[in-house]
Amino acid sequence: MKRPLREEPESSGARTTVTERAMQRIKDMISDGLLVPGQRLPTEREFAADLGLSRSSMREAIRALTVLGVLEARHGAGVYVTSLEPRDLLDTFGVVAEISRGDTLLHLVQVRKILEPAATATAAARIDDEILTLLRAEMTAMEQGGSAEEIVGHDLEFHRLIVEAAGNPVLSAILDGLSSRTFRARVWRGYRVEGVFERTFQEHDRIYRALAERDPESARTAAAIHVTAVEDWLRTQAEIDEV
Amino acid sequence: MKRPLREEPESSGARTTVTERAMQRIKDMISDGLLVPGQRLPTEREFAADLGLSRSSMREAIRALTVLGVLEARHGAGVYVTSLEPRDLLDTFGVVAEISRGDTLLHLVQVRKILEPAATATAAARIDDEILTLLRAEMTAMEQGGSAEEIVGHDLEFHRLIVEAAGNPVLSAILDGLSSRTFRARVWRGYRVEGVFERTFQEHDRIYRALAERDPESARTAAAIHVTAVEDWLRTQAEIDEV
DNA sequence: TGGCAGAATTGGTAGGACCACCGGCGAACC
DNA sequence: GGTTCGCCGGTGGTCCTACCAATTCTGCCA
Repeated sequence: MKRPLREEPESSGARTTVTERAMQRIKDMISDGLLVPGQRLPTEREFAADLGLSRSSMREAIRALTVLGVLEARHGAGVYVTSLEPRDLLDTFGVVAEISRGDTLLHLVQVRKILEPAATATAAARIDDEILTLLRAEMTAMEQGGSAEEIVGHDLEFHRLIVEAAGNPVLSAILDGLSSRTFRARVWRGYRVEGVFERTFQEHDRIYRALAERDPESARTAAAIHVTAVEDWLRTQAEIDEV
Repeated sequence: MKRPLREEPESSGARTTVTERAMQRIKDMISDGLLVPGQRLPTEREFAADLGLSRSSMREAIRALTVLGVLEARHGAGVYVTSLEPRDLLDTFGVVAEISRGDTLLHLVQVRKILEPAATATAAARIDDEILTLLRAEMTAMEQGGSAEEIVGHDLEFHRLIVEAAGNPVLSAILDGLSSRTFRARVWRGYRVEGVFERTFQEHDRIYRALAERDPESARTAAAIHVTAVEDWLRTQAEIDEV
């Protein structure tokens, strides 16, 4: 029973590491408004002393919150709170797609199959001519070809612009993460399957026309057809290589 | 180990820290199948020596991948690769909701408004009697009341069960993250608005009946109505307190 | 007045020391 | 003979110190 330095029973979750507690304290400071976007934190040495832990542990906490997109460390300048906007916080989403495989990849596309038609429909009601011009340019660039990487880049940008037009940053961030892996796969494998490229372009054209006509339901359908095609493509790829 | 330092100009992104490079190496090992779920990594000291960096930096990399749900460190036992399934990788999603506020909270619910009806519709086509029984139990428990925390817990579980029945782990993980914040807010604020509790129960009942009848479209509609109600509730809360 | 070199500041890396916890082996006990 | 318990090596967790590298500030000099 001789507990040397028993933690206070106040927070029952005493069974945790100091680094985790530090992360929680920092997150709480943000939730409570003590730390606001763009604000600079105390230096690592100072902050560690304030919270009563070593610089090493504090660094681990800061590193963890950095990869989560909450903090940003600038060498020689200090540690800052990010904008805390979805695009900062959700880029870890891409990590999931990066190391997923097998059925999980199909599940990722299936979620995209839900989100992308809805996003495209919303975009149809809000899109302006400027974005439409950009979309047209991406389509042209993609049609004219180039390296596989360039083509996929234009493909990616085409969809990104549309989703962005829907006006929901959370939605944009999620779909970015969901799509990245699929597109990366295309870079590596190319559009090997017969006629995939032509079909993709036709589908893009159909989406574009629906958007230009500000027709949400047509846009939804066109997007659904497109993502379903991507899903089918992914299935064939899964059969080709056992990974 | 021919090159102790001096990054190759090949990878233009040489402007990076050793910790980040270590994270990338580990992720690559997983992508390449050198590390599989459940496998144990070398000890921190050993692994650091292998990759040519200090234990401090290696620990930061491991800590970062731990919060991302990729690795799991067991004190005294070693570091292991997680199952790498969506529920492990996407619980960082909750962090986003945890520190978001203002418009971002609305954007979160709006994404949920897209996903949840789709998930509920899918569930209607796949759900079995066992799950329906569980849902019934949650509804009863919620109706009988208790602390705010308990009620919200049953509310949360009700939705979780439905989404799980849709059979897409990625979808489940995303919706878990999206919902957690809203429900936590409910715990704190209670169901203060007049009649919210009764209306919630009626909506749940409607969802339940649609599922029991295996009617996807009714289920979709019922879920949409429900989430929209949540969205409205959130708007009123946003007006009450300026946070 | 303006620009530039050096100093001070601050994050990044390294390495060592010690503590807390896990797991297995073997002695001790029933 | 079987079970229990304690010891001990291994491993992650924490702290510390020193030094490197990027940034920012300061103040001198032209």
